[in-house]
Amino acid sequence: MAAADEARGASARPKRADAVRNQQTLLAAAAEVFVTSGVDAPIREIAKRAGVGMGTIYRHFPTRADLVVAVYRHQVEACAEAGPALLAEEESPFTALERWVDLFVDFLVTKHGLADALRSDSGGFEALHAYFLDRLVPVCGQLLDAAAGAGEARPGVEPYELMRGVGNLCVGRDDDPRYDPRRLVDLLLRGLREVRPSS
Amino acid sequence: MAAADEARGASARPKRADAVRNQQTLLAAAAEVFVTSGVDAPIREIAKRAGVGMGTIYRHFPTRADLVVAVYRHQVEACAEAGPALLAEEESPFTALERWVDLFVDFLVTKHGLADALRSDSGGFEALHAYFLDRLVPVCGQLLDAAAGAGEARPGVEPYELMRGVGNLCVGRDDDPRYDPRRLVDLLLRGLREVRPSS
DNA sequence: GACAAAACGGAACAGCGCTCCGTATCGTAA
DNA sequence: TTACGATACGGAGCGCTGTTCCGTTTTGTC
Repeated sequence: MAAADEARGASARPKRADAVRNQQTLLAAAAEVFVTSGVDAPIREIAKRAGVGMGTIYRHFPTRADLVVAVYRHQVEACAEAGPALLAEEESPFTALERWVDLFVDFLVTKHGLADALRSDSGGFEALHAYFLDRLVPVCGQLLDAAAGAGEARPGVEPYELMRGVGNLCVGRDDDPRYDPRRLVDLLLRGLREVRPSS
Repeated sequence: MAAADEARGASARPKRADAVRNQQTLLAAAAEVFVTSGVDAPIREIAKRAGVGMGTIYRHFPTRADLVVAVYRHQVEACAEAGPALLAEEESPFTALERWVDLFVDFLVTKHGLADALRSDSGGFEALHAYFLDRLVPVCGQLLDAAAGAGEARPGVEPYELMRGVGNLCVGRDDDPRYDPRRLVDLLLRGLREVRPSS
């Protein structure tokens, strides 16, 4: 898949060169702005940084979620693909699950405000929630099923709630030394772990 | 402590009757609006409901947090006071901790958007975060210490991070049938529990 | 009843998301 | 090369926020 196709969406018919260029410029500008101002940075700020008008942003990315998804698509895909890989290479399914959750947490905590946006119920972020979940919940489910099947995880825990729980633990200021999301996620996973019957 | 004193703050010198009346009216109006529109409802909406101008709100409650704290002060106090009581009446410290966390979760999930506001890093909610923490972290610490001391909880978990973890698990839409904060909090507490040595 | 202090109300300003349409640019066919 | 329709662009404008500020009203007191 060529970069231009990917940025534009493969099924759309070829568009003008300036449009493709602007889309690329916007993605780059948005990525930069997200780092400093978070994913809920003012649209005008992104437009200014990219040197385009606001109309251009809304034409290419009708909702904020579209822009955020486009910026982070690669990393979400990488996370999704890491699931089966970990399951294959780790010695136990639960270890694979732990390492995959680690990956997910790393992703969230390094993106200022992304976890907050994920759980947001306004601001055009609903589609973001949906995309992350559509892509990652099945992967999480696979790992969870494997762990439960091996008797390493408590049965009855849904992938969706685990994902949201982990995501929720990552919200909030990331520069507070008193709160490390990873420690809480560890606790959560410890609670998920099923002690294997000694038989 | 008389109601008027309490609403005004006991250390302030006596103020005009209309000011006291408006403060009461505002508290009642805010409580009503919070139920329907959440704690981040527009100031104008609260002012309108109370039949006062916006200036009046800002004069009595300079920040949004001041208003929210005033509305929920009683319930926070009740929650704080329930800690030692539970520790005294429950058979084990960990059970007391569990029941206290339940109380806290109940409080959060029944207040639309309160958990979200608590972890917010903008919108004048910082003081809200501070108040909740100042009041509840010591209580949580007491329960946690008791449980750890009895060998029922893993040592090394800070009250602050537990409170924030539980609070974080409660953020987000409360009408999503796929996600029940209580289930995740259960998992978290299960991870916190230390299996008592069989000796 | 008069007067100063206290409190009130809402106009006004700034920042935001989002829309809409006149204008500029691009691709193509003559 | 030029001309022209399709496509994309830019930003003014609208509505909704939070917050401030000051002319006006109400209150308590003498």
